[in-house]
Amino acid sequence: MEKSMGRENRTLITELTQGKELAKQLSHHLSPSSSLEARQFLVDKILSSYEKSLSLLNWGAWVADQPKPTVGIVDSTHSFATSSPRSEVSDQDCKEECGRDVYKKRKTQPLWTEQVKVCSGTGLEGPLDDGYSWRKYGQKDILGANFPRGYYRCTHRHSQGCLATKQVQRSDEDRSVFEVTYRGRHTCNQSSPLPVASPSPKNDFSKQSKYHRKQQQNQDKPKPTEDIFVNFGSDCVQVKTEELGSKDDIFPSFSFPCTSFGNGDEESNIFTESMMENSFLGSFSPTFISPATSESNYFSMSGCPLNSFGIGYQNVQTPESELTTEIISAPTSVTNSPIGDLDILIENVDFDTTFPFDNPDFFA
DNA sequence: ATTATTTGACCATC
DNA sequence: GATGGTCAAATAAT
Repeated sequence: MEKSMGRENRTLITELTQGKELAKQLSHHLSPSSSLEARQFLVDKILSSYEKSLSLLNWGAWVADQPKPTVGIVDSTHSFATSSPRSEVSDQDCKEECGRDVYKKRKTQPLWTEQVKVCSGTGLEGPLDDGYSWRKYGQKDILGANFPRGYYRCTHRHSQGCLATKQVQRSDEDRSVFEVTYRGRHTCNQSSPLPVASPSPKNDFSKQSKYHRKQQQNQDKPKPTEDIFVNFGSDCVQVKTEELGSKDDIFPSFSFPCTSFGNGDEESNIFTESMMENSFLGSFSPTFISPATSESNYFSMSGCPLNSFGIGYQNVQTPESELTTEIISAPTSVTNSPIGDLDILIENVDFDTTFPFDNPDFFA
């Protein structure tokens, strides 16, 4: 606890420092010659930084109520609908208390929901990868829902006892919206979206990414009951977090148009993840924003042709009846597992005050 | 051979 | 009993 609080404080300091540096950067961009995008980017980032700091403080209060927090820093953007805040189930407990106890345990897990909206001009789309590897373990038709709900658990559940699960439900009203309900925190190591940067990503692809790779490969060879992929070629992705139980749009959302994303080949995906997680996420964390401020936190990258965020997913035209398997794959990992990763992100990605906001390439 | 997905059955909860 | 969530055997993919 003390340790985690220490990390939290460091993160808080980091955030505030980052905000300060960003403000400096912004001051340098006040000249008319500077691009509007760059300024807007900085403004958003500063706001995000402040909100995150505030959120950390709130989270600290939340943590204080937890008997046994497993991680120190979380993205408190998310509200955890723990029915009754209790200690996390340890891996050992998991192994020892196998069987139907899982039902009870699940209820004690932190719970939060995100609405992942995929704006697609061409129609079909799918939920997004969140940086973790998931394994589908069930699907169920839900009463009153037009689309089945997919149940996913962390791939490392057995190997590392990671109890994180998520449910993906396509919205009835808006087919482009996927409601993703996360339950439990990732305790696995490989789940971290971080370690993807590599000069030769192909060789460095972790076991965790294997599944992603497979998903990406599916684009080339669609299965009969095809998975749904996101075509970012002309689409945008919008992720909105919501407090569970409250459908108010109290959480900020972000979206970014993705243009000219290659052919969905592996390489581009790797590059994407690299960018997202090390350059983009590490200093951006668009959704790590306090629920307290929704409007001002809208994060828009419109006007920023982020080619480098290319996501090689592509649509697979799927008949209505085939919308049953939802592959979650797209580096919108910013929104997943708010716990435990944020601190890593911040700590590992030393915010470089020379971050190339000035560099036109960054936005080009 | 290994790993992931599908899907009917089972269980817990309401 | 209805419903949602999970298990696990069968199947598919790699």
